[in-house]
Amino acid sequence: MSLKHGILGLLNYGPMTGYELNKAFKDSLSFFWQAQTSQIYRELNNMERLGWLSSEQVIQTDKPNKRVYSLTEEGESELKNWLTDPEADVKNAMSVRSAFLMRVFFGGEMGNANAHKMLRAIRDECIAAITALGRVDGSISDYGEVVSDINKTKYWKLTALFGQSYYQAMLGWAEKAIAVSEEKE
Amino acid sequence: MSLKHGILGLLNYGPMTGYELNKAFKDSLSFFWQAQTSQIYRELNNMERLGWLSSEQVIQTDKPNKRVYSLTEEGESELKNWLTDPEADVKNAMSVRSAFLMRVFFGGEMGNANAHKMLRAIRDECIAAITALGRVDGSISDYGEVVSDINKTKYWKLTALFGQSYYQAMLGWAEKAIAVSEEKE
DNA sequence: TTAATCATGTAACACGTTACATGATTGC
DNA sequence: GCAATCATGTAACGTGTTACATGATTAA
Repeated sequence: MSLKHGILGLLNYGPMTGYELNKAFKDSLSFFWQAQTSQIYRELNNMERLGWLSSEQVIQTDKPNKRVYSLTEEGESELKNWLTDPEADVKNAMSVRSAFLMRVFFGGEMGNANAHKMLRAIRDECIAAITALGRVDGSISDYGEVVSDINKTKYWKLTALFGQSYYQAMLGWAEKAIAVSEEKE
Repeated sequence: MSLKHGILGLLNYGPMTGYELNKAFKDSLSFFWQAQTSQIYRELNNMERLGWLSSEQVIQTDKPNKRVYSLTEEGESELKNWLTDPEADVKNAMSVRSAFLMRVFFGGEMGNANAHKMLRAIRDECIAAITALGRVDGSISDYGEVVSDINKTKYWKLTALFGQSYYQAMLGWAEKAIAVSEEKE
């Protein structure tokens, strides 16, 4: 259910079109939740049907027409409920789903040279990801000036910090894994 | 595509029924890939249609009948190809999708007391997960005696080690996040 | 001036989740 | 002997992914 609530959260900052939401999603939430353009449009329809959103068509002559969405009161209270739900299943929300660990698991079937190659690719990606995330903090601060709410950027930065810890841990693991995969068989 | 390949990987150890595969999945792969019973049965059908598997019905009188699946040659080579594919998109396979970070991101909207409560729940789950994973190594060794292939258990253990690093990093992050959420506003 | 890409979406299909079904078997 | 659960699945629906459509605008 996170896609719906991600959209609610973004629209809570102000009305937007599907196109703008898509960009906002990519700029902010996509580090920990990837959504396709098509998914966003579909969810907007569903959510309007649920009464969480209202929309209005804007005719444009220079560009294709567009449809601007805003939260209804139901939408706002749905967002608040989701955020503060004491029954929220934290454990389940934390679970890992990782395609690359599936390959690691069967590493014994691919020959050590291949396993080794894969692990080095993982290590390299970790390094790239850490570098990329190093720049996020600054760009959140920039955005924060617009939003001008320190309480928001505080939590935004925590998600970026999570990313750094995550890839740092993965990097450490990858180095160890490379060493293990090199042990005489 | 990891579900199909997880099934291929398990069937590579020997023929099994859907039911047995389901258990094997839960015992080994479910830490990093959760699959529902119904998904496994559906995929078995699909994979048989693809020619990756063959199956044979076994009539039982004491229990419901069952259908035993085995890899075909196409299935085996599909598995090998997937494992050794040099084009495999490591970066994409590493990406995070985390419902709880979505909630953290919008933490500013839920009031600090709620945010704080959520972060403590996360910390507690990390501790529980680390404790649980502490036991995995031993159970892999047990299983390893059956499989009696040190090269396999080596990679199995690496995935468990990943889990430990992951939850350890998340624990560290959660402690920091709790501190941040307590800062005077 | 034509190829790329931006801006705005839609459609079809693959995959994941939840709920249900039915006959043993085991524990109290 | 009755309730729980094991053993074997099926059906319906919700979410994610891939591919396509169409008219500006920009870069070579």
